[in-house]
Amino acid sequence: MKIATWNVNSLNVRLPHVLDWLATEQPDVLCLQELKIEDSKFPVAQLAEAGYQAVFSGQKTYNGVAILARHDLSDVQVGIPGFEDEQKRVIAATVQGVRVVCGYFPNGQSLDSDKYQYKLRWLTALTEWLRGETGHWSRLVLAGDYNIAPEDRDVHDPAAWVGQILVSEPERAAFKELLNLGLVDAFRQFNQPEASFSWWDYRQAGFRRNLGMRIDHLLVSKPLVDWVAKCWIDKEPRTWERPSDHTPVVVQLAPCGC
DNA sequence: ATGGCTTCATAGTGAAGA
Repeated sequence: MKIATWNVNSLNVRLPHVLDWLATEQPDVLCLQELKIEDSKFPVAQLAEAGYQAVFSGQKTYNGVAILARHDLSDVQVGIPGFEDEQKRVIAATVQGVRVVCGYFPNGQSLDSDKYQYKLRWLTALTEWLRGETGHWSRLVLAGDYNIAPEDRDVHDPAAWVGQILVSEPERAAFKELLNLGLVDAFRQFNQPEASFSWWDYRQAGFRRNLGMRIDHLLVSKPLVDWVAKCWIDKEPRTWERPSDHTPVVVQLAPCGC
């Protein structure tokens, strides 16, 4: 079972890339973030033609999340229960016995911003909700744009990022709290190339110079760790014309053929 | 140099992203 996550930065603009990538990679599940479209405009038919069902929670201009799957999606949950939020950042569903949680974590803007406080509150709410979810669903994947670089090796220039969002101690502590739920970073289960990133700034030729961050993650529950056969970042779509600033992260779970 | 790109909402610029 192949599961991927991709912040597409506008599904309107990126639908051709998504369709191309689905055709080539044929993942069982693809979690999308930053749709930036209302549900009424979600491209249900085009994805169905490509062989994918979808559940989604979108809004105009900002945010928006979806889970695409080649198989049935059940037990769909939108948002974090009990956490009032106008921003559409969470959707969860079960596919082939695996609970898939797709999240677009808040950016935070800057450490002195109200949005940073919102980010920390959101992270607390997510963690408390998942404490129950990981108890209920043994096979769980938390996929998405976390907007957190967990360690210095996930940052192109750690010194330049001191005192900034994405790397601050409270954010990294929140990431560790997710690990403390028994979740494991699939990407770090393997030796990976140095300077592996999932996002590059559009400015300053960030991608060409590999000035990036690893902020998109796939955390898997302990019972799934033994199934993790491979995990990689697919930089290919970032080389295409008019790309998203993020690129897909993919995990292959064995036994395959499911 | 708080810039640089990209998207969206809007109809000239401004917010937001990371």
